[in-house]
Amino acid sequence: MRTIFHLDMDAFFVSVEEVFDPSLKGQPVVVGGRPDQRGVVSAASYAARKFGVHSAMPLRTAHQRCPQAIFLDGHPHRYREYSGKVFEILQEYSPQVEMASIDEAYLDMTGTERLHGPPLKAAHALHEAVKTRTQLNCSIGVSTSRMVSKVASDQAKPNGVLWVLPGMEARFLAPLEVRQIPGVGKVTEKALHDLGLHRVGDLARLEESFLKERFGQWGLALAGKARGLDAGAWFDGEIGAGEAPKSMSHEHTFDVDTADAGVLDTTLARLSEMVGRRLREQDLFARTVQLKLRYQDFSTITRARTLDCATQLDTDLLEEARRLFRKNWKAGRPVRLLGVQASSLEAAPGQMSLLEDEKSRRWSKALEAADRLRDRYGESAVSLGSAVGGSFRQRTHENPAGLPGKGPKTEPRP
DNA sequence: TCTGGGGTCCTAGGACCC
DNA sequence: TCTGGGGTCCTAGGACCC
Repeated sequence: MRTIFHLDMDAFFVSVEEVFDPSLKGQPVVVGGRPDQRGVVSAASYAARKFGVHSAMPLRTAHQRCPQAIFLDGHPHRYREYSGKVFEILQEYSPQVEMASIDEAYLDMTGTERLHGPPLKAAHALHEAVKTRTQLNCSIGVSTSRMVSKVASDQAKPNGVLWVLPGMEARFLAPLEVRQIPGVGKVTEKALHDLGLHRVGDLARLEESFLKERFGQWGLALAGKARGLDAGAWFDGEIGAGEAPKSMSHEHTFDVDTADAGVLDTTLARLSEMVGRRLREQDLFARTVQLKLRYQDFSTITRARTLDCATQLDTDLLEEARRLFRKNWKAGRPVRLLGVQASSLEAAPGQMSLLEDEKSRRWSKALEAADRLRDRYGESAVSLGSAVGGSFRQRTHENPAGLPGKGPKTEPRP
């Protein structure tokens, strides 16, 4: 039987801000941006939550509910730094640690009793260590499965530790709302409510076959979860196994919707560069490029194409993203969001001809040099020539609509 | 309520192959 | 030729998580 900890930082972003500016303590604080910006709340202090402000809420709404709140853009690098500090502490308690996100982690504490004592003692020691070494509060859930520990840490908030004894999993879960189960969101919650199912216990009493029929594979996993078992893809498997990323993406929502072909193309170039850079940093090559397009009315489409050979070059990503864009954007229609995603990631480049290989090698060197310049002088220091110059001019003068047939110059493919 | 950005997983249909 | 079944790859969309 396993002993799994789930550790979750309390109001993480806000708490880190308080470390750097103690005057924020006790105040209603919202991290995510200015109240008049497009965007949502990333984190809200407990004082702000009293006014009904919560994460994922539009900033404008948060401002309406709590006008006196202090709105901050936030400092992502500080959050990463503190996340790293927490990770270091956790590694002293178990060799099997997995950061599930920037502010939460799983630890497999099975077999650590000789070193750290029984689960509850170890959990309190860990809780204390995190507090003294980072000045941050966290909550810890302890049980025999990832799922139950995650639910337990949530119930322990704020600043608490909760141990669900082995064998008590189903009884612990039974009185909770179905929404408390990880993976049950708004839509599934409504579907379950429509069936008269409100508590986890209601689910656990059902036949598995009933849920399987109604919800397919997901229903089967749901039946297991209601009984306290780890079920469903990401809950299975060893803790800390460390899997390779499946996709990388960047997207941008414009302050004001735009139909300006030049602005859109420059954005596409910037996004492609950011994705390409991350691919090179992680030594990965992508075979599939996806464009994401969101219009004024929030309707969103994605269009993807799989390449013959995997790439990590900005130019290849941009070329494909542009093609997809030209094919799918109705010129003149204002765009709210653009996104570029790379997927089907591979550790090695695709098969190329000698000519392609030479071109690709030279580009890689140039781009790595550009990456280094950006490290030193900032993101705006270097940009693909074609991003701000060439293709924009070409399009506005020769092909205003950006229609296929006279696109930007590309090297001929052998 | 006027809705970010970075991810994962699942489903379903069509193409294509044997 | 009026027509099966399974496997794999690809694409699009959607639910969900932090």
